[in-house]
Parts: sequence; C-alpha cells; structure tokens
Amino acid sequence: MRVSKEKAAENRDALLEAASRLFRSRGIDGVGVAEIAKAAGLTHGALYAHFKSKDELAAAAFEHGFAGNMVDTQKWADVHNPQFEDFLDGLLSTRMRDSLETGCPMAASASEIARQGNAVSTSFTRSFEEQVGWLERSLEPSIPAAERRRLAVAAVAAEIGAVAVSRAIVKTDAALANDVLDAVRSAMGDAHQVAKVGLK
Amino acid sequence: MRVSKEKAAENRDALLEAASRLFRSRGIDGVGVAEIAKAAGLTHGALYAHFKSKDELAAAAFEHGFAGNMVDTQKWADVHNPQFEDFLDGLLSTRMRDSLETGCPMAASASEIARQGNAVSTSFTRSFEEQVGWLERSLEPSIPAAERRRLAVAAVAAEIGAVAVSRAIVKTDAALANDVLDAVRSAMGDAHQVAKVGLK
DNA sequence: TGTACATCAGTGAACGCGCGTTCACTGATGTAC
DNA sequence: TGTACATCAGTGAACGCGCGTTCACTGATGTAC
Repeated sequence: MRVSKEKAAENRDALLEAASRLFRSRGIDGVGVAEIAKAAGLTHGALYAHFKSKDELAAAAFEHGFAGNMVDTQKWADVHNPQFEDFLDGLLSTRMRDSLETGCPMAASASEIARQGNAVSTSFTRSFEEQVGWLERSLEPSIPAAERRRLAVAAVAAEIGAVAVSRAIVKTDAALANDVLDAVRSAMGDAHQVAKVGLK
Repeated sequence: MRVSKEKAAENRDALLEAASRLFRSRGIDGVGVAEIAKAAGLTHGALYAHFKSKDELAAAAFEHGFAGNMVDTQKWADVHNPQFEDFLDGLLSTRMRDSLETGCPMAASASEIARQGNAVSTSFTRSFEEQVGWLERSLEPSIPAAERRRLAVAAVAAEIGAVAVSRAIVKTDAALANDVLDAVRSAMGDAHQVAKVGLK
C-alpha cells in the first residue's frame, strides 16, 4: 500500500544504508537484492520502486557510503584540524581495516569496480577525487601544487591497496597484516618529507 | 572414459590455466565452474575429479597464476638484472593494468580475498611474500635489512592498490588512471631515496 | 472542511536462469597373472 | 607377451537453490472539487 512521502524517503535511505553495509562486507556479487530489502525492513519488490536495477542501486549505495564517511571526516577535521600524517594514521589503522561494514568503501570493492557497470565506475572515480582533495588540502602550501596533488593521489591509491591487502592477509598472518599498514604509512611519510625538503 | 595419466595432468593444468585467467578478468564470484571446464575443453563434472570444490580450485588457480607470473619475472630478471625502480616501472605500467587475464592476480582480486575461504587467503599471503622478496632483493645492501623489508612491503601493497584503482577508474577518466600509476611510482621512488640517504 | 478518486510505494507470487555439487554410467588405461 | 579385469578420468542428466526482475494487486496518501 501507498506510504507517505516522508516514509518513502526513509525507506529509500534504509535501502541505501543496508546495501552500502552489505556490499562492503560481502561484495556486490555476494549479496542479493532480497537480503538488502529485508535488512531495510521491506520486500524485494519495493526496491524496484526506488532503483531501476541492482547496478543502479550499487552505484547509489557506493556514493551513500562514501558520503557517510565524508561526513564523519568533516566532523573529525573540524575538531582536529588534521595534517597529512594524521590522515594517514586514520586511514591506515587496524580500526579502519577491521570495520568492514562502515570502513572505506573504496578499499572494500576496489578490484570489483572494473567489472561493474559504468555508473559504479563513475561513483568510484568521484569518491576517489574527493578523498584526494582532502589529503591535498592537508599538505603544506609551500609544496608546489602539482607535487601536492601527486602525493595525495599516491596516498589514496596506496591506502586502498594497503587496507585491501591487510584484510586479505589478516586471517592468515595477523602480524604481517599490521606490518602492511605500517609500511605504507611510513613510505608515504617519507614521500611527504621529500616533497617538503625538495630532495631529488 | 579413463584417460592416460599424462592427459589427466594436462587437463588439470588446462583447468588451472582457464580458471586463473577467468577469475582474474571476471572475479571469483563472476565465473561459474561450467564455463571454466568448457574453456579447458572438459565438462563440469570432470572438474570435481581434480578439485574438491570451487574454493579449492580458486586457491590452486591463484597460486598457478602467480607462479606463472613469477616464471616470467625470473626470466626478465635473468636478462635485465632489475633494480627497485625497474620493478616499479614494470608493475606500475599501463601494460600491467590493461592485461587483466595475465596481469598481477593480487591486484585483480585483492578486495575479494577477505570474503573467500582460508585456502585462498593462504595462497594470497604466500604470493604477497614472494613478491615482497623480489623487491627486497632488488634494494641496495647498504640499506638496513628492516628498512629494505618495510619498503618492499609498502611497494607491493601500494602497487596492488594503484593497479586496482587504475583499473576501476580507467573507464571513467583515463588520464587520472594513468596519473595514479605515475603518482605511486613517484612516491615509492621518493621513499626509496629516503631509505638510501637516511634522511628523517 | 468534506468527499470522491487518482496515485503510487509496497506486497508477494511467479518468471526463467545459472549456480555448485552429486551421481550412475562409460570405456580406455594400467595392472596382475 | 597375452589376457582378464579393476581402476578412475571424464560424461551429462539431475538435484535443490537463490538469483534479478516482473507484475497484478492492495490500500493509504495526496489532491481536485
């Protein structure tokens, strides 16, 4: 039966939230539309009143998840005024690695994106750019703009790899999984030093 | 009907080769056992004479693919005696990114591994360690061993991230996709410089 | 403000389909005598 | 070396199952008068 506009908007949001969490923890191919709808307190048919297809839902859920992360980042940034190294500490932490449902959506699905539709790829690219922007702005203005951007792009890509690898490895070798996070943080810190000092 | 031992071994190898390529280009969840068997010139039933389950096949296929890559690496290393930067150039190239079927299996499935069985995770870890070993040995002996290892671990994790991200983005923004590879190569080069000079 | 009715979010059965796995069977291979 | 037979890699039908999507239907909401 028909529901109020407010309730419909709430339901749409619940679908996005459920999809975002489930896709992150089990992969886009690993979760069915029925389970997503159920987690949002609806039946699967209702999902198609809000989204044309699973692919479209995946793209929207990706952006929803990333937007949620960005809201948290903004709050954190307002309080702590984080520098480049603070971002690295936050992104390359065991906490980020272990929170599959709420952690970085890019690390959760990086290697799956290339196999999804264009909508998902576009969402991923936009999210990547936004994250790069945060890191860029955290770098010292004394560093040339092109160098700041290059460093930020490298840091986000490296972070995504480090978190994905650390998650893949942690079941088998927990110590190595932690080393991966530390090693990437350390290497990016070194690259930052070089950018500051202008060595090379 | 029964086939000769040699033929059976060939068939097993064909299954591994087909699985390795298909899993890399379409994901473990994205390819069925029937298609793998067909690509190897067999029917799906035969697959179960060689492997207990799809998960076991996935683990074996992962190691097969990585071993193949390692053979290529060995040949290349014998001819070129590559240094750390040469490895980065090879791993972070558009050629590596664009060869989905034969490229780095770790970049192809990094974010999927955490959701697979233990056998797959173990194979991934072993491959990761082996790749780290190559990079470690390519670094100057003057750099302390612990530092060499840290740099190598960071480089492999960052490479996996860069290739996965570049593949995810290339459909949407080809220029940015190339920038990602360049930025990570450049950042790891900087980290290498720091390790050599001992700055910090 | 009250009434009549069009709208449409949500339901749940049904669709065709491909999945991973099992299993009775086949028949060439490999072995025991 | 020749024969009888056990082995087992490979076949292909069948299994139950969950998938994404469609659709006739429901009934409260929102709107036109």
